[in-house]
Amino acid sequence: MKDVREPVQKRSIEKKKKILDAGFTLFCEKGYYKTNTTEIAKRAGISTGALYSYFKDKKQIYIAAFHNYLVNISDRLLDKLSLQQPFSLPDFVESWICCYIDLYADTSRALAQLRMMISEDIDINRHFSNYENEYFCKITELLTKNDIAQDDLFEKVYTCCILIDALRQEKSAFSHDSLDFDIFKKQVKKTVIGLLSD
Amino acid sequence: MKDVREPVQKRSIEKKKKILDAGFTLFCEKGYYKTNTTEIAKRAGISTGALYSYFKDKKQIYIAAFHNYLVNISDRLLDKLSLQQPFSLPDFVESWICCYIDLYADTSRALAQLRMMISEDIDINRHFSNYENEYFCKITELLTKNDIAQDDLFEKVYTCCILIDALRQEKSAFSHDSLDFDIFKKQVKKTVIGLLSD
Amino acid sequence: MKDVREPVQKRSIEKKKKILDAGFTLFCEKGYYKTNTTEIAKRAGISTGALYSYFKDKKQIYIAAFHNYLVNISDRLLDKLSLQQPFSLPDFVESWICCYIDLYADTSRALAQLRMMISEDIDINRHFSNYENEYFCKITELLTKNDIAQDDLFEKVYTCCILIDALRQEKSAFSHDSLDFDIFKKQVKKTVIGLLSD
Amino acid sequence: MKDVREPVQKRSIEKKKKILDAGFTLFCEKGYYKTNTTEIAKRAGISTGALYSYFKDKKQIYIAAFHNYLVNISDRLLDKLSLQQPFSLPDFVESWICCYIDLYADTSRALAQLRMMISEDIDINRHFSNYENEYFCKITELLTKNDIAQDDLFEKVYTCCILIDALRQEKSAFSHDSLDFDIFKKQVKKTVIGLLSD
DNA sequence: TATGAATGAGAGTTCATTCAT
DNA sequence: AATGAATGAACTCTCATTCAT
Repeated sequence: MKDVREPVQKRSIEKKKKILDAGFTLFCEKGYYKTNTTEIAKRAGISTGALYSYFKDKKQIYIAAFHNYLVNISDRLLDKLSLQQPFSLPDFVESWICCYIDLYADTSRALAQLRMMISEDIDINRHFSNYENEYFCKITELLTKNDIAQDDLFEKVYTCCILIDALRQEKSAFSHDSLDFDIFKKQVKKTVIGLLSD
Repeated sequence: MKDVREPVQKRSIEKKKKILDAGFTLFCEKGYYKTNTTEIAKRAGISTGALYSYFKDKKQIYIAAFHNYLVNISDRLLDKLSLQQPFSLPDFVESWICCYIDLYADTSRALAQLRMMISEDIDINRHFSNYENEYFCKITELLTKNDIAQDDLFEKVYTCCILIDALRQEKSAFSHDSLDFDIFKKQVKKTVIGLLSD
Repeated sequence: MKDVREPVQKRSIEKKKKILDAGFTLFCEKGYYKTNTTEIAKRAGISTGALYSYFKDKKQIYIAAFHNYLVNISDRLLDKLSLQQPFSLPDFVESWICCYIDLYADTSRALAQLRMMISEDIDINRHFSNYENEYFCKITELLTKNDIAQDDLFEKVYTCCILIDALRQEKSAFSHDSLDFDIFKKQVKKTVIGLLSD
Repeated sequence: MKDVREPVQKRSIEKKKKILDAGFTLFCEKGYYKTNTTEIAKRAGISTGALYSYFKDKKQIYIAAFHNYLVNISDRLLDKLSLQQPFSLPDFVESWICCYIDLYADTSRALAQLRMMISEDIDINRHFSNYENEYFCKITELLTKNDIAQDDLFEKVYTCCILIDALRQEKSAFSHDSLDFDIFKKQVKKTVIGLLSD
């Protein structure tokens, strides 16, 4: 039996989506361990049995829900960043930062959980280990296309991603009292531009 | 009843320490949710009943164990960094990076979990929310003492901490295949020095 | 509604046969309780709904499948034993033993299960209680026809059947390490001949 | 963790015994698959949790309960058979048959189930595969001590055991209408004596 | 004070059967 | 007549916490 059923009929596809939505919402609200399958099924408006005909187990729901979410977000981010014409590095970085923060605004906690799940569970690890790499590569490509080609670009992009993600965290959940967000943002922006222009 | 008993007698203090050691080890190995209190008690060499006379519940063990650990590590880090005389920024940064990575080498997974626990649980959040702030402040002070005093130093230090922590992560657990660690480290070091020297 | 539908159309008859074959195979492989109806339907190449239009429930499939099997086997056994002309008791017994063991070779486990099901479930008990009787009677008749007529022949035949079935068990599944099969067989044969020749 | 806890304290030993008694009764009444752990715990007068602190899982309860039962019965049988002094083969056989039937009188169904479980489950198989052998050996020894020493005695004893067990079955559960129990018994006795006196 | 057996609600998952399509 | 998605009660097993000893 497969881990996840791939429905073809419209109604089934909708139902699977409902499970994923319900799961994603609950996993974000309460975390993986405090969310139970009965609750996911109830919120999705189906029976527990039906839930298990779409997904082999709770873990597969988690994986599929976060997979969808991440793909969706990063597609939207990359779409927006690709549109920038003519290309200007400062504008690009400003866009990148703002879009990134906006897109992940509501799910900061969920991302912390995902990071833990990735480190705790071998299946989840396997599923998501390549995901981030792809995102870094796509950003790198985008920059190369726009003539930002340098030595060690991949590592530089990675460093930028780390900083922008720190901004997101600071913005949405773990704000540190003594930290001034706008100053922090200004610095991140400056550092990112610095990294990518030399 | 208090959440955590503060023992005065020597034997009690030892017992409490044993619980914290056992708990820390298990939480690191298997994560909070897959560790059970019976196992902690067994590994600590005491009864479950005794365990509950020292800590109100499982969560308090988690908090106390990680509190001790983090205080211990950051004290050791700050001690080492304070020793540097005469002060040279490049040496300081090199030290900082190496000590930080070394000290957290064995508990990378545990930190990912802690971050999740902080975002998931209100009590844990309250306990640890100020912890990072203090660490940033102490580093900032140390730099100020050594005449690295600038505008927005706190935000700069924060940015540096983010980058160094990213290095730790890359080193110990979530390594990205396409990323060259040494190049990444070189860039982080350069960026950190850049931030702190202007 | 009847427990089992008796189809008239050719296609229906084939479908019913497919269900019984699939059921029999699975019941033998995994036992009654570990076989589920969905799996039977899938292996039979029909829908679960269709399955339930042929059989009232899972138990009826079990009964019908094993009924067919047992009738088939004992018919084949009796056919073979009837052919022996001219009749010689030692040859008859040798044939009986060999055919019996051969015919049941693949389904030794299934017979243990059937025996349990008969003792556990009232419906199954009712269905099969007369089955063995008929087999004993037919053997008895066959012997009578060939002038092996004595007092208490039915009881003697029963005793022989027990011994031959013990041989089958020993041969195929529950072999006892310390037991020499050939010696055991020799003894059974001798005993059976002894019983039937008075 | 061990499969079965070996309690030392009196109260624990009693509790374990209660679980085994409850389990044995229910397994005999309803069979392994239709008996649930909650019911066993309830009948034993304890919580489900407590049950699982004595036995790793349902299967271990089954194994332990039937193990105890079989050992108990065969010990009692062998004790009785050992007492016979002076030894007389016909008396010995008469004793054997009567004791055997009496001792197993109430649990005929349970034995059919056990046989199925042995063939269906690898752990149960392992546990009980040696059990029968030991029983055959002890009977063989007993006969040897009393000067019934012949070629192929083990195989002969086995044959006798099969026949006596068939008597038990006939007596207690699967009675065949056309079979006269007393005649059948007379024949078994005669055959057994014949086998053992050569 | 210390023990560790006991609790029992609640977890994830299965599956015989039904019924809208 | 045929489908197979859906049901939901029932299953086995876990574990934070308590409390009689």
